[in-house]
Amino acid sequence: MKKNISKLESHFKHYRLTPQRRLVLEVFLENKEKHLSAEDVYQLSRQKEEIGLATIYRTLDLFEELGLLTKINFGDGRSRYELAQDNLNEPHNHHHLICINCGRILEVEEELFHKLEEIVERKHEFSIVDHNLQFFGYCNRCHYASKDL
Amino acid sequence: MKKNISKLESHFKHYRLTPQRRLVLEVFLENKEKHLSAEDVYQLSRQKEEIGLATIYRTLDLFEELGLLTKINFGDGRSRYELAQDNLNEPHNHHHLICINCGRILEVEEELFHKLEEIVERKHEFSIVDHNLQFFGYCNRCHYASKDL
DNA sequence: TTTGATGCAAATGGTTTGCATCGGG
DNA sequence: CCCGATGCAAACCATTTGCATCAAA
Repeated sequence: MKKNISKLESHFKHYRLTPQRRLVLEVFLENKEKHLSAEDVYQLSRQKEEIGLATIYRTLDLFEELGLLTKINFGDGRSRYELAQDNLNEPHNHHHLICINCGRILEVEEELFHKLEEIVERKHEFSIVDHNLQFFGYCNRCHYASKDL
Repeated sequence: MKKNISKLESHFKHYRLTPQRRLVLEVFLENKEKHLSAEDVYQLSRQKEEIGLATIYRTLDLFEELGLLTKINFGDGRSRYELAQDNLNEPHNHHHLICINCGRILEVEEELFHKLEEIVERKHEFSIVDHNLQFFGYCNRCHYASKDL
């Protein structure tokens, strides 16, 4: 969520685009629609060049602080990352539909959600900075599978 | 999310209310408003009787499958549990406001959310089984702290 | 040459599991 | 007796960190 600004600034200042960082960036640019875990990025990167897993983690952290990547938590015990949207002012304003049968992840953009957020803010005297929303269920491809519930 | 029914049934069949399980249940009954992590439950339990951490984990899993507890993921690297609501038909139909300053967790119940869910289901041909929603921001107590952003 | 970046391996933290033991039905 | 339940320790898995080395400004 919120990060220490001075720390972020120091990153901006001393930021160096090393071959490894460029590599990670490439991987994301070639997988714009995906939600990659550190392991995913590691595997995809290694198909091109050598890189250490620790470097992957450090790069992901850096890119997140730089606002290049958005960290997503699907509650499956691993963090995932995707290219951040252009509108940096608004946090990642899309949400996910996760199929519990095939694992497919779909994106949703819903304006109604903003309204919900406003109502919650007013009703609970809570100033919202970010949110986290996933829907779990069956995608259209797997819909029939839901019958064996 | 979805669990193998036969596995669940076998649990129902052979279910035994041991002293340890009773202990864990007590802890939850005495902490109805809290969102307890396994470690929390472990500490609270040990204040009353001896119990192993592995047993805590196994009991939490069991209680979740039995529908007694609801597992919540706040993305902080540990699962939390709370007593399930009575209306077992609808999954945990409340959401959380998490203060990123003091860590306080508030509950929200918002009818508008159901409408949002319906719209998403229709628009994306996705049959929703469960969802996960948290808002991060500043609670009224900490609201002033948000100025040092 | 100085400082950040990297890679490896070890450490960490939450959670799970193997296994011997315990105990209720 | 039998089988599920327990406790301990070891195993696991994602992530982080210490540290020596490397490389660019």
